[in-house]
Amino acid sequence: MTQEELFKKLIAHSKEYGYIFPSSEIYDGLSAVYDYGQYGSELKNNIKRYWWEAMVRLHENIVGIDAAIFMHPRTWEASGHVGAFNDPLIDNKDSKKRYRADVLLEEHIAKLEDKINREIEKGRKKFGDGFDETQFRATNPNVLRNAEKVEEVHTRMVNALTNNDLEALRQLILDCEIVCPVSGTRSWTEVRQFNLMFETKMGSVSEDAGTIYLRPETAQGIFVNFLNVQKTGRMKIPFGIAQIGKAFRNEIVARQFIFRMREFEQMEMQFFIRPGEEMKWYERWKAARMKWHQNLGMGAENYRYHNHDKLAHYANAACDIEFQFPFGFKELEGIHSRTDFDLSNHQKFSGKKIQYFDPETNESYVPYVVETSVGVDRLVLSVLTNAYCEEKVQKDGEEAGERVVLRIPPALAPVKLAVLPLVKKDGLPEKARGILSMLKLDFSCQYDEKDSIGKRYRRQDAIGTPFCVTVDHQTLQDNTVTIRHRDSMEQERVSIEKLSGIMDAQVSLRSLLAKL
RNA sequence: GCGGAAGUAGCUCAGUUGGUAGAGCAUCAGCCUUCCAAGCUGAGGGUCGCGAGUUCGAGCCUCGUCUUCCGCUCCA
Repeated sequence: MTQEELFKKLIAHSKEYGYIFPSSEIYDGLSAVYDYGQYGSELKNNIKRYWWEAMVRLHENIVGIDAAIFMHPRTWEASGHVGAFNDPLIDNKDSKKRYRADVLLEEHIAKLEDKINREIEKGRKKFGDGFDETQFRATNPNVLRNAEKVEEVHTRMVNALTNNDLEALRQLILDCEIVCPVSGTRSWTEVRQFNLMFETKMGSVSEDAGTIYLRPETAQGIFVNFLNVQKTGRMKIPFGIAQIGKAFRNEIVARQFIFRMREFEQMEMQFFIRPGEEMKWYERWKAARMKWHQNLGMGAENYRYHNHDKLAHYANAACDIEFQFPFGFKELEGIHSRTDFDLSNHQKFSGKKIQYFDPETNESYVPYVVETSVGVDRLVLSVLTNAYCEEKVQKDGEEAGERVVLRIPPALAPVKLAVLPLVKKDGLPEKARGILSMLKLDFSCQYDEKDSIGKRYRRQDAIGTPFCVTVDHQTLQDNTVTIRHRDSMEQERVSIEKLSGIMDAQVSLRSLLAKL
């Protein structure tokens, strides 16, 4: 089975067994939006809890907040999203390639400047030592013509961009006779503005309503609250602020199931530090976050770092932790050294002083920031793709059919155990219900008495339940049950009073956190 | 957003030259009682993605539209 087939099967399995559904499916769905079902939401909650406990509860100097999705519009000017997330794009109808309109024009200008330079070189060769470049520029007709063009194109482009005049931008591309580098033709579509931020209106009276955005990242909710948290929490640098929450991006193309959705959830921690110490903390968090991922036991070889060569406008160092998905190694988490870009800009745009007085150095400064930001939905996908497994089943040493099993790390599994009476009579159901009522106080449990025991095991395999507790006739005599293990399909007999302790050691979050 | 392919029951699919929709599995109820699916009986479930058009008649033909997948493209 190819990776692609496996991925398709996983998507079908996720829907069939209540993990992930297309959003508003009865209305044919909504592109790149998905809902988590009864098991998916449990899995997702477990992942979020694992992160929160590891990042917030186990660190004295990290606290968590929950900032609103709506933020003051100026936030996004300060963060750079209003400028950088707005690109005018144009398609070539023949090659089907898409370009940024301003980039096409800048390349055109660069070509014209090349022509000028070549002309000057010719002049230099011709006149030798007596060559006067200023004089040449002012008199040579070829140079003059091209310099005029550069001036004109540049002016028109800047005007069009500042006035947001998309039609003028297109006309300029046509006037320059710019061709597509691939098809060599000039059949261009309209220029369209792509804004990756979702807009909505605040204020119910439409004429008074102002445009606000659904946040494209959760980080800014932390930065704008820096002073609030630092002061009220008496936080001393270095310290971190963590947050889990939804973010929204109007992606041009959102695909690959829940890998890239328009509405997604991030788990972020911004760590505030003394300027100059950012590389130390960057390396430290890089290692710590990798350890957190690998601690899930899904195979260290499935993770790798990917260092960014091209840095975003706010960063002076950045890397991703990538996971091997069926469609290749892709980003799971980003670790960025954001410098003081965000806090300084908020200081500038808000006019409020955002600084920290360091009692050790007796200095005031804008703290530097190292960010760890992981996509919850991508984590869910990594767990599911890693867990999905079709395998042959042996019975009496012979092959006896197939099973589909989700090998989800037990601490993350939506259902921890199922309590099953071997048969639906002789008082076994009553005994099983008694055990269930005891275990369900601590663990997410299921009870099932329908169909043969083998069929019930398969049903639990399909949703990834790590353990099945089976009540048989012997249970009535000596108060022992069998525990059937999901991955090995092996069984062991234990007494009922030991059940709770055994389960706790295997499926609790504590068992995972202890290994960090 | 462009190109290609697809959409029939919860899932996998069948459905002839256009003639009022089927199977297996799954689900539910009952019987049977057995530690690794597929024993017996019965039941529920579909305006064939949606909307127009052609036709006496459309799951099937035409157009539009939505969604998904693949390839481009984009990606803080």
